[in-house]
Amino acid sequence: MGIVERKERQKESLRQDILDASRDILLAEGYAKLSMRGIAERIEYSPTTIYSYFKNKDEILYHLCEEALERQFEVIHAAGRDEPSPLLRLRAALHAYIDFGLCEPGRYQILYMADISPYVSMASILEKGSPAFKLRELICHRVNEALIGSECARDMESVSQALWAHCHGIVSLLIGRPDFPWVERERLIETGLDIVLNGLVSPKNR
Amino acid sequence: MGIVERKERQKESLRQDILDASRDILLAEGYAKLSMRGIAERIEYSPTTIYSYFKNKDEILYHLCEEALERQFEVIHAAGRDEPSPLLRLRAALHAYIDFGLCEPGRYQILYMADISPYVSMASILEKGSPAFKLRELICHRVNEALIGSECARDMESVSQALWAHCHGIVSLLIGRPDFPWVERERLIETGLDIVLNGLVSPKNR
DNA sequence: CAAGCGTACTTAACGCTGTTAAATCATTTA
DNA sequence: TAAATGATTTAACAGCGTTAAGTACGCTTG
Repeated sequence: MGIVERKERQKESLRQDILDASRDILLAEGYAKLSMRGIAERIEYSPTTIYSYFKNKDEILYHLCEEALERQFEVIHAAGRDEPSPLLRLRAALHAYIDFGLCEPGRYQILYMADISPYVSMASILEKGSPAFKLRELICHRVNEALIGSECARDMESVSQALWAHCHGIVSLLIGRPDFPWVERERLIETGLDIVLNGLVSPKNR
Repeated sequence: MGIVERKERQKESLRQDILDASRDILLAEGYAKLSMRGIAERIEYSPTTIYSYFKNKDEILYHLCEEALERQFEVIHAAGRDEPSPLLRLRAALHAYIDFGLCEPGRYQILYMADISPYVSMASILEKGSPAFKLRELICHRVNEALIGSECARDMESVSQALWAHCHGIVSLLIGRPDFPWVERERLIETGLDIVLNGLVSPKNR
């Protein structure tokens, strides 16, 4: 009697459908348009049905976050992997971070711009072995490589967070304030990376 | 017959009350808690009354933005004004930008983090002579001063925007993701400014 | 002074959001 | 066949921004 198995498969299938629908809406229409009722309409179920598959909207967002972090990790990991210079390897990673945000603004928003911190706790996202943990590790690793090659004595953690913030600033402003009279995108990105990486390896002069 | 005058004064007074109430809520309870119904309750009027004084919520936000920009301008303008070194003058301005955001997160959010770009148009905010315009000018001016003193040939506009983005990244992440295991705040800020300003004036080496 | 007009304000409602409790319906078990 | 279990829906609550309609008051005019 594989009845329970079949039911479990069906349940798992609908659970996946919900996540698929949520992702579709997020990517096609953006974070602002991602609503429980919208998801329900897309899977052709009543809104309340979703609540027997996910505790609430934040739990759905949590799964989309994990997914997005995996993608972001892959993209950044692949960037400049066979680049011999540690500094250029770091630069490629940072550039990939920015490109990811600009190419998939919906995903970027739920990751770093949406107001989900009170609900989806940072602790669970940064669990050891999680995509976020791996991503953090990757950035720190590349920063470390770059620091070793330079004559600078800086704290890897502080530098990593500062570089992350720098890239986030560029992505979030370009996404959030598209009407601002920006200089040409690639020039802004390159100038920013030039400055920040140049400053990382040049001897201090204050 | 100063009746019309008195009425106009009363109308202007209530208009100010609405803005005052909005500012109070924004500063005391944050951007997320700023609602038309909340404002109405505080001024002890029905929510709809507000609509005969302001077109909609965005118009209220617009005025709070102008106000916040004036404050931000003052703070940044005052920072390091009697600092002889152009580079340290720029540094003081950037540090003041970050401090402003961290000290008044509500104001910072409506300025740079909230989803108001489609409604409150950038064009009106950046009008010549407006607080935003003056602020932009101030940053560009200090960047220019710093660039002249260095041997770097960089585009002032690109650099200004990149530095702005850098500071915004730090502020917005610290505000938006307070649970992240950040390094000590001041250390993060100093490291970021070190890197970015060091990179600005050091000769390029790519 | 009374009638009417215009303005200030409120009530009620629409459509949207996330979420919960209760009711229904289908399926499996006894 | 009857009971129980599980899945799903309907109805509702509380909140949001916003609009249309209605009330009530003060001022102007006949």
